[in-house]
This record gives sequence, structure tokens and C-alpha cells, in this order.
Amino acid sequence: MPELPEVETVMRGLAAVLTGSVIERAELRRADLRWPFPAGLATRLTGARVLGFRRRAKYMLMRLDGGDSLLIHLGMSGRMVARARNSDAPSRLAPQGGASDARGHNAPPELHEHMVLETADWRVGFVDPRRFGALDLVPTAAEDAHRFLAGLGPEPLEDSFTPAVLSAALAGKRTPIKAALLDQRIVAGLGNIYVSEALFRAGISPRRLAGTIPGARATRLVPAIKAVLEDSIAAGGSSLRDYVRSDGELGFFQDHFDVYDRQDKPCATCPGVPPCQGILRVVQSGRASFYCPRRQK
DNA sequence: AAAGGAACCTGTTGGC
DNA sequence: TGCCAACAGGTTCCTT
Repeated sequence: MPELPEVETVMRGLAAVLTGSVIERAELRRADLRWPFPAGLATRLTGARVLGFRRRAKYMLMRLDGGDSLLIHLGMSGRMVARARNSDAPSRLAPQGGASDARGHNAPPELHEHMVLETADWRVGFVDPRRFGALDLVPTAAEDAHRFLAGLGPEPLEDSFTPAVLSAALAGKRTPIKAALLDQRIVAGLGNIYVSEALFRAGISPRRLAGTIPGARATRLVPAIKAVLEDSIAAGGSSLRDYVRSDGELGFFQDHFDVYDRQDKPCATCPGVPPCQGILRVVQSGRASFYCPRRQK
């Protein structure tokens, strides 16, 4: 599921229902996902008050009043599922009685639900079939020193992510720009969907060598990255095989893809004659890339 | 040092 | 219909 826009969407959903509340019960249904959970995780979560949330790249950090932050990564297939525990609970995520109410609090436990957090009003489950996700604890005062966060590149939506910064990171690199943008040390939060979409908007082929981007192409690429991420966040992210939002609602940015998973379809923005030859699907370092060879050079 | 591929998992889909 | 291979939104680790 999750690249930056999806993680941002999920985090906002969690923040809306958990911020300010005490975790009355924390349950772990296994001892690890991609890595072992820290010792005593459930105990350390129980009784803690949730102070707030932060996103860094594709990681969520839930700040607790004991001085720790719960670090959450959704991996490939992770979801957070929030349900009101009773009908009188505040229902900010589904004000018209949406999916969270429809399932009810007596629904059978979901398959692959590895962690459950309960506050007075909400039950939040972490569901991750493929188990590529991660949970860890990190001191809030030193979040960025965590081994997962320490090497990350700039946040693409921050003002400090500029064409000059990207140019410097790409200079001299012999790898295709597709692979470079997936490298979280160069820019943090892009994944397979948004790299393809951003390169389309910038008119750059995913196969072009990264070292040829600095300069005018970086000047096009940086705003394209920011725009596609902002557009997707505004749409609640993309829902492909899984629900994205913690309230069970779907994001709808998948309806606005220009190229991702659209091989052989005509590119919508190529001008009329001769007609667009269609979007290509190629495999780069084991992952699919999608692009319009006429528009992207 | 940098680049590419395998590995970690389960579920779904498409071709025969 | 059934079976099996290929593929899926990520990241680390291990070779070259």
C-alpha cells in the first residue's frame, strides 16, 4: 500500500482518533514482523497517553507521554484499521456512519492483525499480511537517530527540498533516475507509483541516467515530485489492493494515474497526430516502470 | 563505493 | 474449473 501520501493519510487518521487519549490496552499477537519487537512493547504502550504524531519518509512516529515514540512502518501490505468501540464514541473519521460503524465492535478478528491498541473510544488494529512492516520504540528526543531514520534523505514536501539539493544528490550517479528516486537516501518517501508519476509529469524517461538530471531537468523534476505527492494526499492516497485509510474509506488518487499500471493505454496528454503509441512497461532493478516514450526523454 | 539482485512473506491474478 | 507462475505500494543484505 504505502508510499508517502498513503502514510500521511493513515497518520492523519490515527492522529484524529488517538491524540490525547490513553492506551488502555495493547495486545501483540506475535513477537516480530520484519524484525523482532522491542522487549516489553505491549507493557510499555499500556497506560501511555498519545501526545501526537509525526511522519518521516514512510515511517509514522506516535509520541507517548513516557518519552518514547512508537515507530510504525506499514511495509508493502500494512493497514491501520480504526473502529469506534461503542456507538456513543466520537466518530470523526466516519461522521455519517461509515465503514467503522458498519463493521461494529463485535466483528470477528481480522486475519493478520498483529497489534491492537484500545483507548476508551477506539480500537486500532495493525494488519499486515506480508509482514514486511515494522514496529519499534525510540526515544522521542532522538527519533532521527533511529537506525531506520538516520540515513534518510530530505522530505520532498519541505521547502528545503530544492532543485539544487536534488542536483547535488544525483551528480555523477550512473544509475537510472528511476532507481535513484527510489533510493530513500536521495529523497525520502517516494515509491514505485509516485516515481513513475513524477517522471511523467517532468517529461523525463525513467531510464535516463541520474547523473544527467542536475540542472534544467532537476528544475522540472522537483516541482513535479511535490505536485504529485500533494495531489495524492489531497485525494487520500491511492487504493490498489488494500484499503488505505484507517477509517476504511478508499483513497482515490489511483483514478488519476497518468502512467502507473497503464501499459499499452494511450497517454492522455500526448497531442493528437500522430497518436500516442501508448504507455510502456519496463522492468528496472526488478520493479515495473511505466512511461510514455514520446513524452518522456 | 556503488549498483544490482535476492531475500523476506502472503494473497491475487492471469494464462494454460 | 484447477493449477501454477508471475506479480504486488518496501527495505535490507549480500554479491559483484
